[in-house]
Amino acid sequence: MELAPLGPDGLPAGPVREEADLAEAVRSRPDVTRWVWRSTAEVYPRLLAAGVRVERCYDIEDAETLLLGHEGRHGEPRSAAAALARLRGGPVPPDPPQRSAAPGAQSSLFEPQGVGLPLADLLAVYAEQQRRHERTAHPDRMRLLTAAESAGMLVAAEMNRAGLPWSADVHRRVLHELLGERYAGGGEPRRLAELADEVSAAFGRRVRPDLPADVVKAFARAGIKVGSTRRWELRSVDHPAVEPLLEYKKLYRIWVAHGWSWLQDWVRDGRFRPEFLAGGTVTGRWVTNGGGALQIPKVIRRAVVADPGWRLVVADADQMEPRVLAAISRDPGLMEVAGRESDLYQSVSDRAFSGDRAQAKLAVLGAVYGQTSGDGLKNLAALRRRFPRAVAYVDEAARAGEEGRLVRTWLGRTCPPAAGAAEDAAEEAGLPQDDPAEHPAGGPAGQSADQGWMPGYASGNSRARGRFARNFVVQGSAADWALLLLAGLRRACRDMAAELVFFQHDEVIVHCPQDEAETVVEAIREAAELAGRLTFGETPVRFPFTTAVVECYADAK
DNA sequence: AGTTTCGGCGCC
DNA sequence: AAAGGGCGCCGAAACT
Repeated sequence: MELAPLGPDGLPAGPVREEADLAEAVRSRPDVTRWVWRSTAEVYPRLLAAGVRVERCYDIEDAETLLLGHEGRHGEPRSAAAALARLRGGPVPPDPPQRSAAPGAQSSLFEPQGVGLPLADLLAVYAEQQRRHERTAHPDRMRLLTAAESAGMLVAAEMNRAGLPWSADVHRRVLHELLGERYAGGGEPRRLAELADEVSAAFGRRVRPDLPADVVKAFARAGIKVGSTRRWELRSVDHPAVEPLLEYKKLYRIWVAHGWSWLQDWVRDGRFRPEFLAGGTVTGRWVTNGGGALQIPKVIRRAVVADPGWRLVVADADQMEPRVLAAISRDPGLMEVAGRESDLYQSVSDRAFSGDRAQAKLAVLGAVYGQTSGDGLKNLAALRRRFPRAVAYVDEAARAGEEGRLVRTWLGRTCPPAAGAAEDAAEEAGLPQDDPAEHPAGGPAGQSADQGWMPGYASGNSRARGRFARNFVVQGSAADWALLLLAGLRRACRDMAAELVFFQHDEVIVHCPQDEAETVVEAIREAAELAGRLTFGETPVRFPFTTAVVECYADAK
């Protein structure tokens, strides 16, 4: 391994040294407070395995992704080698196939030999990245973004190593309560088989409730036309098969996605070990690989149990998205209600919906998600009157998205131009459309992208792109803030036994000895407020959390 | 037979 | 007309 100390300008401030052992090198340099490396995901797990943590890092390939996005060059190869090629003017190598998409004190840069670039080349890329930060719309924010995302990479790697405390016994008990006995041969458990029989009995013929086509046909024979078997549509259907059918679907879901085989696959030694991927989505939200860690059903959370003598500190941000909208739009009225820790939806409803909290919440979420029909529209008008700048902010984002312009989060994460933007632009320019692959659900090439219904923002539907961009600025800026929260919380836990074990968009779980719990609760509060100030600058907006100290995740709510 | 898409649901 | 955003996961269906 080569290693070089960096000066404050990011350039080498000392000689390059050869180090045989990565972990030992890090251990022997406690003066280094920020390690610059090509890829956290490739370097840091090895360090953790050797029992070494680092305080801060700078992930060059992750920064490259964010910088390329900001420059409107999404999709260009993001590897350090590609960045170097662009810098030197050579042929740009494509990214290796299965890589995931996302991935004052003295600093130090290093690169494992034989894996990536020579240190001098990596250093050149790094130095150029520093210059590219300066050329962004808000260099200070962009620096904060790449730093925060790098911190997120560290947190993710540490969470992957820690795992989520999981009681297989409790899980099995829950499964048995819900689903009944398992039958030999891997077929449906007892309760599902019973419900399937009830459904069939109600229809008077054999119907498989797990086959939507079968169910639609059965309803048609009963004289009831249903367009799908979605819960919301079936709920209003008057037929004796509906109740057991809905119950079946609910339990079936538990069985296939979080049942016994899930337990077998994902839980070992008292820990559920999904792979968290920081920045795995375009909005900056995290994703997980395997185990559906971000979709653990509420009933299954009973299996998340702290070690003996330990506790789970479960913390959930209160009304995060409207608070973020207040912070980024600077709407005076919304900032005022978001400046209180009390229920924001209640405050909004007091001002604009004569006390109807549910309506206020629908209106706010409708504005953020781009609702186009139903009560949302009526409510949106009331919202617009009282909080004009907030609504205008997301409206402008939607317009930009529809027109194919770049849209950014508060810190500068940039929305990729939707797949449909180019062809729409070409269409406006009168160019032919000849790639049917771009129109998966559309008609013949050349047909207006807005005709017909096409799911997904990347389908060539400009309204869908508008909704995506509208949501992107809020969801993405919330993700910006959440990264800073995680970074602060991680630092606060540094000298405790407490460890972050779970993160889900606006919710964190810290696993800690009982006597550290109150300290952790306070640390979360402080980290949230600090994250607010760091991310959005001086703002009256508060970011309160609901925290619970529990032994079992399911007891947190 | 292997791969991709669809339908439906879980979470935020 | 409940056609609002982001995801992952699973089996079945559809495709090659």
